[in-house]
Amino acid sequence: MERHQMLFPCSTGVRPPLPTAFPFMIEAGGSRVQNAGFGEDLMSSSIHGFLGLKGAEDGIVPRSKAECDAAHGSSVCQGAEKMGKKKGEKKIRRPRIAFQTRSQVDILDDGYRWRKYGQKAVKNNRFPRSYYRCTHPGCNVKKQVQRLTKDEGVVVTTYEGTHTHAIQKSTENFEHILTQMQIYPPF
DNA sequence: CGCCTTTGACCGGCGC
DNA sequence: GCGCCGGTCAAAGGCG
Repeated sequence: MERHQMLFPCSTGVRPPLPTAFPFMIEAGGSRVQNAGFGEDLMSSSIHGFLGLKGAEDGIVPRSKAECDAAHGSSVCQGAEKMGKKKGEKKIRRPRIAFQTRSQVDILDDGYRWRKYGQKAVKNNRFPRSYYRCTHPGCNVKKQVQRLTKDEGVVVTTYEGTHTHAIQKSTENFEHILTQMQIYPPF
Protein backbone atom coordinates (compact mmCIF):
# COMPACT_ATOMS: atom_id res chain seq x y z
CA MET A 1 0.00 0.00 0.00
CA GLU A 2 2.65 2.40 0.94
CA ARG A 3 4.80 2.00 -2.04
CA HIS A 4 5.08 4.91 -4.36
CA GLN A 5 7.15 5.25 -7.38
CA MET A 6 8.06 8.42 -9.08
CA LEU A 7 7.64 8.71 -12.75
CA PHE A 8 8.25 11.43 -15.19
CA PRO A 9 6.51 12.42 -18.32
CA CYS A 10 9.53 12.77 -20.47
CA SER A 11 12.43 11.93 -18.30
CA THR A 12 13.28 8.69 -19.93
CA GLY A 13 16.83 9.78 -19.83
CA VAL A 14 16.66 12.96 -17.86
CA ARG A 15 16.90 12.23 -14.21
CA PRO A 16 18.30 15.19 -12.35
CA PRO A 17 19.51 14.71 -8.81
CA LEU A 18 16.91 15.14 -6.16
CA PRO A 19 16.69 18.82 -5.43
CA THR A 20 16.09 19.66 -1.84
CA ALA A 21 13.12 21.71 -2.67
CA PHE A 22 10.31 20.14 -0.80
CA PRO A 23 8.77 22.08 1.99
CA PHE A 24 7.62 19.05 3.85
CA MET A 25 10.70 17.17 3.04
CA ILE A 26 12.78 19.96 4.40
CA GLU A 27 10.77 19.86 7.55
CA ALA A 28 11.13 16.16 7.70
CA GLY A 29 14.84 16.33 7.31
CA GLY A 30 15.00 18.87 10.01
CA SER A 31 18.35 20.11 8.92
CA ARG A 32 17.71 21.58 5.54
CA VAL A 33 17.32 25.12 4.54
CA GLN A 34 13.88 26.51 4.19
CA ASN A 35 12.63 27.09 0.74
CA ALA A 36 14.03 30.56 1.06
CA GLY A 37 17.04 28.99 -0.48
CA PHE A 38 15.58 28.87 -3.90
CA GLY A 39 13.75 31.64 -5.63
CA GLU A 40 10.07 31.41 -6.04
CA ASP A 41 10.54 32.01 -9.68
CA LEU A 42 12.64 28.96 -9.85
CA MET A 43 10.02 26.96 -8.10
CA SER A 44 7.32 28.27 -10.31
CA SER A 45 9.34 27.63 -13.36
CA SER A 46 9.93 24.05 -12.58
CA ILE A 47 6.40 23.53 -11.52
CA HIS A 48 4.91 25.18 -14.47
CA GLY A 49 7.30 23.52 -16.73
CA PHE A 50 6.06 20.29 -15.42
CA LEU A 51 2.43 21.13 -15.28
CA GLY A 52 2.55 22.75 -18.60
CA LEU A 53 4.03 19.67 -20.02
CA LYS A 54 1.39 17.35 -18.74
CA GLY A 55 -1.28 19.92 -18.42
CA ALA A 56 -1.55 20.30 -22.12
CA GLU A 57 -3.03 16.88 -22.24
CA ASP A 58 -4.41 16.29 -18.84
CA GLY A 59 -5.87 19.62 -18.10
CA ILE A 60 -3.85 20.39 -15.04
CA VAL A 61 -2.13 23.37 -16.50
CA PRO A 62 -2.67 26.35 -14.26
CA ARG A 63 -3.19 28.71 -17.14
CA SER A 64 -1.72 32.12 -16.85
CA LYS A 65 -2.15 32.05 -13.15
CA ALA A 66 1.45 31.22 -13.39
CA GLU A 67 2.00 34.89 -13.55
CA CYS A 68 0.24 35.40 -10.30
CA ASP A 69 2.19 32.61 -8.75
CA ALA A 70 5.43 33.93 -9.96
CA ALA A 71 4.60 37.48 -9.11
CA HIS A 72 3.64 36.73 -5.57
CA GLY A 73 5.23 34.18 -3.43
CA SER A 74 4.08 33.70 0.05
CA SER A 75 1.28 33.65 2.53
CA VAL A 76 -2.07 33.35 1.02
CA CYS A 77 -5.28 31.87 2.24
CA GLN A 78 -5.23 34.15 5.16
CA GLY A 79 -6.58 37.01 3.21
CA ALA A 80 -8.14 34.75 0.71
CA GLU A 81 -9.73 32.61 3.32
CA LYS A 82 -12.93 34.42 2.80
CA MET A 83 -13.49 35.22 -0.75
CA GLY A 84 -15.16 38.46 -1.30
CA LYS A 85 -13.30 39.82 1.64
CA LYS A 86 -10.03 41.62 1.19
CA LYS A 87 -10.84 43.45 -1.91
CA GLY A 88 -7.78 45.57 -2.13
CA GLU A 89 -5.53 42.64 -1.50
CA LYS A 90 -4.55 40.69 -4.53
CA LYS A 91 -4.48 36.99 -4.64
CA ILE A 92 -1.20 35.81 -3.33
CA ARG A 93 0.27 32.45 -4.08
CA ARG A 94 3.03 30.56 -2.45
CA PRO A 95 5.58 28.46 -4.22
CA ARG A 96 4.14 25.25 -5.46
CA ILE A 97 5.70 21.93 -6.12
CA ALA A 98 4.21 19.28 -8.31
CA PHE A 99 5.27 15.74 -8.85
CA GLN A 100 3.88 12.47 -9.96
CA THR A 101 3.71 9.21 -8.16
CA ARG A 102 2.44 5.86 -9.16
CA SER A 103 0.17 4.68 -6.44
CA GLN A 104 -3.03 2.81 -5.94
CA VAL A 105 -4.27 5.44 -3.59
CA ASP A 106 -4.62 9.11 -4.30
CA ILE A 107 -3.46 10.19 -0.91
CA LEU A 108 0.19 9.86 -0.12
CA ASP A 109 0.93 9.48 3.51
CA ASP A 110 3.57 12.13 3.81
CA GLY A 111 3.34 12.29 7.55
CA TYR A 112 1.11 15.32 7.75
CA ARG A 113 -2.56 15.42 8.45
CA TRP A 114 -4.75 16.72 5.68
CA ARG A 115 -8.37 17.67 5.58
CA LYS A 116 -10.17 17.58 2.31
CA TYR A 117 -12.01 20.79 1.59
CA GLY A 118 -13.10 20.36 -1.95
CA GLN A 119 -13.26 18.24 -5.02
CA LYS A 120 -13.71 19.41 -8.56
CA ALA A 121 -14.01 17.79 -11.90
CA VAL A 122 -11.56 19.27 -14.32
CA LYS A 123 -11.80 19.44 -18.06
CA ASN A 124 -10.03 16.87 -20.15
CA ASN A 125 -9.77 14.59 -17.21
CA ARG A 126 -12.02 11.80 -16.14
CA PHE A 127 -10.89 11.95 -12.58
CA PRO A 128 -11.78 14.75 -10.20
CA ARG A 129 -9.15 16.88 -8.53
CA SER A 130 -9.14 16.88 -4.77
CA TYR A 131 -8.14 19.78 -2.59
CA TYR A 132 -6.58 19.23 0.80
CA ARG A 133 -5.41 21.57 3.52
CA CYS A 134 -3.05 20.91 6.39
CA THR A 135 -5.06 20.69 9.58
CA HIS A 136 -2.39 22.10 11.82
CA PRO A 137 -3.40 25.41 13.28
CA GLY A 138 -1.57 28.23 11.64
CA CYS A 139 -0.30 26.05 8.87
CA ASN A 140 -1.89 27.00 5.59
CA VAL A 141 -0.23 24.48 3.38
CA LYS A 142 -2.47 23.08 0.71
CA LYS A 143 -2.17 20.32 -1.79
CA GLN A 144 -4.05 19.14 -4.81
CA VAL A 145 -4.32 15.57 -5.88
CA GLN A 146 -5.13 14.67 -9.44
CA ARG A 147 -5.15 11.29 -11.06
CA LEU A 148 -4.24 11.21 -14.69
CA THR A 149 -6.70 10.10 -17.29
CA LYS A 150 -4.01 8.52 -19.35
CA ASP A 151 -2.57 6.50 -16.55
CA GLU A 152 -5.00 6.02 -13.78
CA GLY A 153 -2.16 4.57 -11.84
CA VAL A 154 -0.41 7.91 -11.84
CA VAL A 155 -1.27 10.55 -9.31
CA VAL A 156 -0.14 14.14 -9.59
CA THR A 157 0.27 15.86 -6.26
CA THR A 158 0.80 19.58 -6.03
CA TYR A 159 1.95 21.10 -2.76
CA GLU A 160 1.50 24.76 -2.05
CA GLY A 161 3.23 26.47 0.81
CA THR A 162 5.55 25.36 3.53
CA HIS A 163 4.68 23.62 6.73
CA THR A 164 5.34 25.71 9.78
CA HIS A 165 5.43 22.82 12.16
CA ALA A 166 7.12 19.51 12.66
CA ILE A 167 5.94 16.44 10.89
CA GLN A 168 3.64 14.23 12.88
CA LYS A 169 4.15 10.72 11.77
CA SER A 170 7.30 8.84 11.17
CA THR A 171 8.96 10.00 8.01
CA GLU A 172 10.78 6.81 7.31
CA ASN A 173 8.15 5.74 4.96
CA PHE A 174 8.09 9.02 3.16
CA GLU A 175 11.79 9.49 3.06
CA HIS A 176 11.95 6.30 1.19
CA ILE A 177 9.66 7.83 -1.34
CA LEU A 178 11.81 10.89 -1.58
CA THR A 179 14.82 8.89 -2.47
CA GLN A 180 13.06 7.74 -5.55
CA MET A 181 11.23 10.94 -6.21
CA GLN A 182 12.45 13.59 -8.55
CA ILE A 183 11.33 17.07 -9.06
CA TYR A 184 11.17 18.77 -12.36
CA PRO A 185 14.09 21.03 -13.06
CA PRO A 186 13.57 24.66 -14.04
CA PHE A 187 13.86 24.26 -17.75
C1' DC B 1 -18.23 14.04 20.77
C1' DG B 2 -15.02 15.57 17.54
C1' DC B 3 -13.04 15.29 13.19
C1' DC B 4 -13.24 14.44 8.42
C1' DT B 5 -15.53 13.69 3.89
C1' DT B 6 -18.94 14.87 0.70
C1' DT B 7 -21.45 17.92 -2.27
C1' DG B 8 -23.52 21.96 -4.29
C1' DA B 9 -23.15 26.73 -4.77
C1' DC B 10 -20.58 30.83 -5.16
C1' DC B 11 -16.84 33.89 -6.55
C1' DG B 12 -13.10 35.70 -9.11
C1' DG B 13 -10.01 35.58 -13.01
C1' DC B 14 -9.08 34.95 -17.73
C1' DG B 15 -9.94 34.28 -22.53
C1' DC B 16 -12.61 35.15 -26.41
C1' DG C 1 -19.38 41.96 -21.94
C1' DC C 2 -20.12 37.10 -21.56
C1' DG C 3 -19.03 32.55 -20.64
C1' DC C 4 -15.98 29.07 -18.96
C1' DC C 5 -13.25 27.13 -15.50
C1' DG C 6 -10.74 26.53 -11.37
C1' DG C 7 -10.65 27.14 -6.45
C1' DT C 8 -12.96 27.70 -1.99
C1' DC C 9 -16.65 27.80 1.33
C1' DA C 10 -20.13 26.04 4.14
C1' DA C 11 -23.75 22.76 5.70
C1' DA C 12 -24.87 18.12 6.51
C1' DG C 13 -23.82 13.51 7.25
C1' DG C 14 -20.84 9.69 8.52
C1' DC C 15 -17.37 7.36 11.10
C1' DG C 16 -14.26 6.27 14.79
